[in-house]
Amino acid sequence: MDSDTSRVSSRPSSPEGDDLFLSAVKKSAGFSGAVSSTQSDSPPELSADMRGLSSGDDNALGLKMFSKKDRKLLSETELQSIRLKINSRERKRMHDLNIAMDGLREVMPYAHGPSVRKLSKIATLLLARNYILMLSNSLEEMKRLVSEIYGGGGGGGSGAHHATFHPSTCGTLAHATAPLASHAAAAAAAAGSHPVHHALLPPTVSSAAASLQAPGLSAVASVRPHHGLLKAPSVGASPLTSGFQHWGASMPCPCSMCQVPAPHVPAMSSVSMPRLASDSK
DNA sequence: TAGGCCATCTGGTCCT
DNA sequence: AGGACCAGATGGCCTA
Repeated sequence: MDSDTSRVSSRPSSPEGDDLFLSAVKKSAGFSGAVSSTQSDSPPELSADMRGLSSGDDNALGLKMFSKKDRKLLSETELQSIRLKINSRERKRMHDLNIAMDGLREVMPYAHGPSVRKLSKIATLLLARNYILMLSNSLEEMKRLVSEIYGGGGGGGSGAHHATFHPSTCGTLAHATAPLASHAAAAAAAAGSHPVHHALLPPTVSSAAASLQAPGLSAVASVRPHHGLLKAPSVGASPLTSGFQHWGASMPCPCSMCQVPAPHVPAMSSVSMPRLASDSK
């Protein structure tokens, strides 16, 4: 069920066994991996065929939990059913992981829609990380400002300031929590880039108006280079979720809170994600 | 066509 | 013993 919304037609993440099975059968012989079964448990005979297991090839089954002796005692069908059971568990585990990943995508300030390409797993994780960092910085900044305004009176009521400045337009959750990103995105949009790519840059980058040269950008913005996260070239219309409408086009938030450069936070280095960093083709 | 991303299978290791 | 977790391998689909 990790529906790859952008690839809906082609790859149902969740077990749609029939299609896979058919393709597997086509090439049947000599294969080892990806075939599958899919359905929570495919018929043993299918599994064996698809994997090209020759009869008696119990090594292929690799059931470490059984000694060779035990394996001899088990019938082939038993071994297969065990293998299927293990496979099924693993599949379920991965599906659960994908569900969790989808849940993470849902709470990300990122476009969700049929026309928007789904974030890859790695991109989701990187963006989530940066989003958390950004929110943390925003919170710290809000605390700081509140203490300034009220003479160090403490950290409560951080939302008051903002509400005062933005009675209407700034009421969105996103703005209240992610001002820095909003500006980064606005800047990026103004520059003709895809705002989405910059919305969750590490705070350091965000404060730098999402300069394409900014360090750390390579780690995130290049996750999905310019081909973008949109299937269709409808980039003009912001693919952002409602939470980020505020940045919209032309109204940079004037409040000081939104303009305070974010504290320096170590960005995802390209070292940690070399592949992504070099992915900016 | 190459590269990216993904699902699945598989075997190994660790934990309960 | 059995399950969870992990990583490698493999092949399919999609996009540039």
